Amino acid sequence: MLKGHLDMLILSVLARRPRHGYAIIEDLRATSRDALDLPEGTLYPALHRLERAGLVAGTWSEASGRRRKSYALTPLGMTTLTEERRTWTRFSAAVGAVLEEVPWPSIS
Amino acid sequence: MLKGHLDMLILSVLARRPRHGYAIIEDLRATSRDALDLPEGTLYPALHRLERAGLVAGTWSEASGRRRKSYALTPLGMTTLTEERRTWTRFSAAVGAVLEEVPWPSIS
DNA sequence: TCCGATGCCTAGCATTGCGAGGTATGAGAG
DNA sequence: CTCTCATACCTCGCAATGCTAGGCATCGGA
Repeated sequence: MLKGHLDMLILSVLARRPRHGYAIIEDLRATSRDALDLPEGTLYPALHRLERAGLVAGTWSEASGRRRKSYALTPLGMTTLTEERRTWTRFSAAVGAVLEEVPWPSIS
Repeated sequence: MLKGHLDMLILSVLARRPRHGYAIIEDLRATSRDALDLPEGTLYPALHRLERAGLVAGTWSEASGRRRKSYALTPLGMTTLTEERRTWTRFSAAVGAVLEEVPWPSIS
């Protein structure tokens, strides 16, 4: 489970450059070295959500007989990403602080 | 939202020493320096879930007129915690890797 | 010709966190 | 004495979320 951090990850990928859905999956898999592998049933609804919310803008195109919908970050998407990044940093630091208190054998 | 990492956090607190519900909230708030502040409506159902799953064991006690239910980690809870910790480490590293690729102004 | 990769989609489920409400006791303020 | 706050537990029901499982279509290579 990606548990609510999904949006941030998608926005992060799109912040680098616009991409279509399928490519987002591959990009995420690559930059995370296979740790993050989104099912399509997860990604596409999420993209639609983000589009409805105005965080990304999708445009259809046709490349070699295949229809693609490319998504780009909107200004609102950018500010949202920045904010979510801040939240993530705080959150992961807090979790880290809690975990550090845990005694052996949890250090692994 | 704690998004699925809730169990790990609760188990982490209990790994240090058994605690009753209310104390878990305070403990978490303290070790995270106020970053993590669980609502009771979040914690108690979670504890019941964990108890049903056999990850923690609850025992009632009476201290100065107040009934308390103290929870302790079971062996299964300990192994689960270790596993979830590993998952968290991998996950947060992966997210970190993705975020690092994001261009300005997300470096903040 | 047929399969796998590309590329998109939806319906419906199960889980989860949380807000809102409820109960009861003890301590301290006024 | 009363009232409020902190302690300490609980449940109901909502809203969101991620995912499984299905579906459709095209292209390239075996």
